[in-house]
This record gives sequence, structure tokens and C-alpha cells, in this order.
Amino acid sequence: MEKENKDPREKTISTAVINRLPRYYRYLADLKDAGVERISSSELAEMLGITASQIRQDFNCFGGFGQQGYGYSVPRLYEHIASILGVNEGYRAVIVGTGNLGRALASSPVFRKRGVTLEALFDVSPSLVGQTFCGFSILGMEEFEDYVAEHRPDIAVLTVPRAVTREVAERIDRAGIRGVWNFTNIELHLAHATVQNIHLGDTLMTLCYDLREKSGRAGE
Amino acid sequence: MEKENKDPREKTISTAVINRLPRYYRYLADLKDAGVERISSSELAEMLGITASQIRQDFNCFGGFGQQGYGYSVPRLYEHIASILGVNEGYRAVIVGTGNLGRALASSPVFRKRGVTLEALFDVSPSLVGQTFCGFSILGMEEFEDYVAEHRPDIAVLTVPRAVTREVAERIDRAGIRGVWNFTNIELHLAHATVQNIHLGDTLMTLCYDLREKSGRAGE
DNA sequence: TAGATTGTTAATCGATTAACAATC
DNA sequence: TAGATTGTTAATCGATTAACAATC
Repeated sequence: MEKENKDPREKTISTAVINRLPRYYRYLADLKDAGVERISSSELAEMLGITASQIRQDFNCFGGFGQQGYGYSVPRLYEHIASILGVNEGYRAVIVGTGNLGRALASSPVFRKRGVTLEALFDVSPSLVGQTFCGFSILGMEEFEDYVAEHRPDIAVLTVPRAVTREVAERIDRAGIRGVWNFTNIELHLAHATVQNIHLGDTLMTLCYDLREKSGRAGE
Repeated sequence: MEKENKDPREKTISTAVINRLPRYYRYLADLKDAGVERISSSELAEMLGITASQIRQDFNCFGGFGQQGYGYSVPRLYEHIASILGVNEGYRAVIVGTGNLGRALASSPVFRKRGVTLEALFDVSPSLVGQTFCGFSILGMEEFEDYVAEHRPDIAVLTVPRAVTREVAERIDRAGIRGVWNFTNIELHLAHATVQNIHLGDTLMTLCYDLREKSGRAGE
């Protein structure tokens, strides 16, 4: 908190760097859990399979946090990256669509681990509404706007069927939720909210590409 | 000049280009479904929010498929990108771990849409084994090695709990499955198999970053 | 043909790597 | 201190954009 905006220069961090931060964060979390106190750029480079130069450049984007001759303090670096990413900002999320994928996310540690609080689940199905899952009573979509107006969640996790995606996305956007974690296979661009489109299928295709590349080379 | 262009496979396609192909594929699928026959690089650029130059460069990596003065044939381009990605190679997949996420994937069209055939589901839980889900009878993990030896699936979808991830991954690798679509939060690197590590949490963090960036600017 | 749009080369931009002086 | 390792500048590499000649 007190370190926020300590750098007067408007150093913009490139998206290439931002996209690497979650991976650094994961490795640092593991190191921290293992009780490691310090790490050098070259040790970390070895672990991640990238160059030490890149690590030093990246970490320097947000102000020198290493110590010459010593390396980086694992807990401090971890905390610093967390604060850059907005982890532990206390963001609150709701899941819209309580099918298998919605339930999988609701029961996973993915929110807690990033300091995001899951607050509510929504669905339209009368067979689900009113039921309890993972300690949440599933709410009907007719309550959605009122709920959002009252609780002002930051993030909507969108796990509804394809057919209703655009309609539900519009409701989320109009209700004033600022971030959408979109798991449907429709690429969304909303007027106000920021959207992270996941597109799991894209990674399956990349895997297929890798398989074909490999088998081609192996001469199978 | 024309002798240089004999083999379009000769050119190495950069990973930057490969990573864009799934997105092209999605947009082309939509255009094809809408009955669009031809599209120019500038029209597509407008849709995707990138430059027409980049599109022409990308498509040219795998041999000129456009026609000067006309543009690109949507169906042909679609088929060509599909073949580069290895979509419709007839790859076969099994899901290992039939919890909420495994079931969500089993019931989603993600495999069918990429020409991948889902063949079997595996789990250890006695309450699941023997049950039927999405037309598949769930098999016990004790049958895994025999099944793989007999059916030789190409892809294992890994949706098991964190605690057993490494152990199950080893079994998959030893059994000779060549591709792993890994949804656990452990980053895997296997001796033989190619792994796509998904790390949903990373995208949640990126979303948090975007939210904080935005609210900082908005002066909330 | 004439207009349109690609294929391709050249210019620009950005990101990664290398090198080393600063300094803990 | 002396050794180690960062912070930072400079060099390299790769990717994107611009421009235009080729050509449908």
C-alpha cells in the first residue's frame, strides 16, 4: 500500500511483461511455501527455462527489488508481484451459470488463491435455484440486477450455454460489473466491462498442432 | 521465383503466427457458417482489430492462398488453417478425472468442434466408476494402462485433484499417450508427452490486473 | 481493360539477450 | 574487503507495419 506509486516516472509495463507475471507469481508462491528466503535471477531462470537477463529486465520494470550481490527476497518479490497484478485487492466475484463448469470453478481454490472472494452463484434452472452448492445458495437470474445493485461485485464468471451468452453478457455489462471472466466460446467485447475471453478450444488446437509437428518429425 | 514456392511446408512458421491461428479459425468458422464466400484482408482486419498487413503476412507463411484483386476464399482458408493446426486429424482423447471439470469438458462440444473424438472417461472414485456420463461408461484407473495399450489414444485430458497430479501424469506419460491437456494447477513437463498447461488462475490474475488499471485511471 | 487486393520487400518498432559497471 | 549479483545500457533479434509492384 505505502509503496504504491513510489515511482514518479510513468514507466509503462509492456503487456509482454504483464503476461509473464502470473507465471513468476506461481513459481514464487511455491518457493515461498517451501520456505526459500532468497533467489538469484539465474536460479529462477534455470527453473523457468528463460534467461536471467529477461528476469532482471522484467523485475526492474517495477522498480529495483533485488539486492546486488544477494539476489531477490522471495517473500518480498512475491508480495510485490501480487500487488502489481491486483491479487489481494479484495475483488469479489459471482458465477453466472451453474452447470458443470460453473460448479467446477465454484469448488476450486482458484479464487481464494488469488485473493478473490466468491460471493454468489446464479442460474435460471428451477431445479438448481434454491439449492446449496459449496456453501452458496444458488440464486435465480431474476434476482441478478437487484443483487448486483446491492452488493456491487467486481467480477462475473460467465459459464452459461452458448445460446444465451450475448443476452446474459449484456445484462452483466448493464448492471455495472466491471470484469467478465468469459468461458463461453463466444468472443465478447462489451461497452463498459473488461473481458477475459478464455477459449479453451484454442489451446486444444495448439495441442493438436504440437502433436502433428512431433509425429511429422518422428517419421511415424 | 515460382520454383521457390514449390513447398509451402518448407517455411518455418513462427510461434507468434501459430498462436494467432486458432483465433483466425474461429472467425472463419463463423463466416463460413454465415455463408460468406470471400473476404479481403482488410475486412478481416477490421473484424479482428489487427492490421491487414499482419493478416497477409500470416496467411502467406503457409503459401499464398489469396487471389489478387479478389481476396481469400473463406471455405478454402478455413480448411487450410484447419489442416495446419491438425484439426480433423482424427485425434482421439480420454479424460482422466471425472469431477465437475472433467464432466464439463466431456459434455462440451469442444472436442467435436476440433475433430477430436472423445473415447473414454477415467476416475478412481468407486461411486463414479461404472456409471454412464454423456454416453461413456466411466472406467476405473486400474484399467488405464490396459486401455491405453489397446486403444492408443492421442490425448489425455488431465482433470484430477492437485494431490495426485504428478503421479497420474507419470502414468499417462509411461503409457505412451503423446499429448496432455493439463487443467491442474501444477505446471507439468513430461519426458515424452507434449503438455498444454492451462492455468486458469493466470487469466483470473490478468483480469484483476486489468480491473486495477482501469479503476486507477477512472479515479474511482 | 481498370480497379481491387494480394504477395513480398523494406522500414519500423519492440522485445530479448549480452555485457559490464555499480554496489551490496 | 572480495565475490556475487543486480541494474542498466547497448547490441541483437524478431515481429509488426508500411509500401508498392505483381496480377487477378
